[in-house]
Amino acid sequence: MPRKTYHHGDLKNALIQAGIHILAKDGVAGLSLRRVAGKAGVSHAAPYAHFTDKQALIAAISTEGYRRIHERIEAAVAEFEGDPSRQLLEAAWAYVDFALTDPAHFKITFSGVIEKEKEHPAFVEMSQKSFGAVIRIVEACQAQGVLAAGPSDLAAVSVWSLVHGLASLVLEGQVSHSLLDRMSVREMLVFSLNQMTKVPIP
Amino acid sequence: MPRKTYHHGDLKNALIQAGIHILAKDGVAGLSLRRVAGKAGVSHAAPYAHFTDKQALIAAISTEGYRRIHERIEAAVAEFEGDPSRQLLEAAWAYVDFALTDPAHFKITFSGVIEKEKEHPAFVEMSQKSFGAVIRIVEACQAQGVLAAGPSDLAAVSVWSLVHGLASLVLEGQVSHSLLDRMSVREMLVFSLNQMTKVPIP
DNA sequence: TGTACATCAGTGAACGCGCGTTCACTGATGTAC
DNA sequence: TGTACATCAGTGAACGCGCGTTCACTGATGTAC
Repeated sequence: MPRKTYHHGDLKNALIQAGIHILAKDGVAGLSLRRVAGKAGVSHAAPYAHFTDKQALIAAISTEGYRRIHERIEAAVAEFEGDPSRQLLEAAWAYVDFALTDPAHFKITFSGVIEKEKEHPAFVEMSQKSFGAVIRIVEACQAQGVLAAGPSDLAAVSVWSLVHGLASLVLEGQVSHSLLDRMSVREMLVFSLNQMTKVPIP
Repeated sequence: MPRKTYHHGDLKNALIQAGIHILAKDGVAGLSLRRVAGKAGVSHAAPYAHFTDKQALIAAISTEGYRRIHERIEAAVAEFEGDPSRQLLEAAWAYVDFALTDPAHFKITFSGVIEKEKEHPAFVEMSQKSFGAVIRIVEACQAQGVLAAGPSDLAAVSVWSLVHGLASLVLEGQVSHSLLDRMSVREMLVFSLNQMTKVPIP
């Protein structure tokens, strides 16, 4: 990817996108600063003008992952305003679908950032936003009796665990073929959510 | 770790254990064949007498991880024979506790084996055994009305997702401090399982 | 029991590789006057 | 509008490192007779 101008113009974002593409193609093991720079059409030292080190780039890629997840969840909430159980289902599906579509990006989002709190506040902020969205969905479900009453942040962790676990197990190849042959991941998600809800959801 | 004899005697297992220790100390990134060999008190080429390549050692470490999980689950089942909901809780806790005690070993168990089916049948066998144990617990719970009726392998995936997800989120630092300050992970697990069960469990 | 010999499980040197990071540099851009 | 200059965002050579893997080798062990 050669450039025309000496200056790139938007290298920081280009590096993040390049990193995401490399993750999609070769997984976490394939992600090196040098390859990312090459993919962005820039010399291997150029990234240091925008990221202090490799960890900082990984943190940016993780933050972007969380941003996309958050975006998808909010889209689901907006689309099914007034229908909490549908919001729950579609937000959950958005999450699982992201994981299955871009497995390495999903994985690095949840395991790539080591020193969360101090070092990478943008990542923490994005993760809190997402969790906040889950809490609001859960509260709406509780208000309608779709989910049992109880502390909403705790219930949100339960729901999130269920959804995150299903996504993880499927993408790690842990769900048996006999099950995958019988039904889609979305159907498994619907079944699983129904194990938790007091009222059947579609 | 020097030896007295020229031959090690049980190097294959020693390498697996050494790998597990390195994982515990320095995580997945710290796991190299050379360090594992060094830790086992052997030259860096010695592992090749027992493993065809690094992947094979990782597969063995993963298989051992699954073996430990299975062992713990079966122990919980045996200890609370005749009390399905307690079996469910304690097996789930055994799982989460293993994840929190040995995070890197847990992680590599679920993401380290790439070519599962063909290449590493021992791993697949161990994972199927564990899933079988979960299915039996779920069936016992269904028989007593603790869990809703339904295909037991599907319900097992739901339960497993919930437990696996909770373990993953906690060890990746995704559960908020405000929640972790208020209660233990075991209490979160109990709460979460109770979201799924028809009858409260302890 | 003793000996010859095949097999096995280690050793240590060597290979090539890609990596993260640093550094002196240079081309491009923006700003003050 | 033109020019001097500071700042910025890249370049490319160089560094040292640890890695996975191969290979000719050797010390130890087991077995047949």
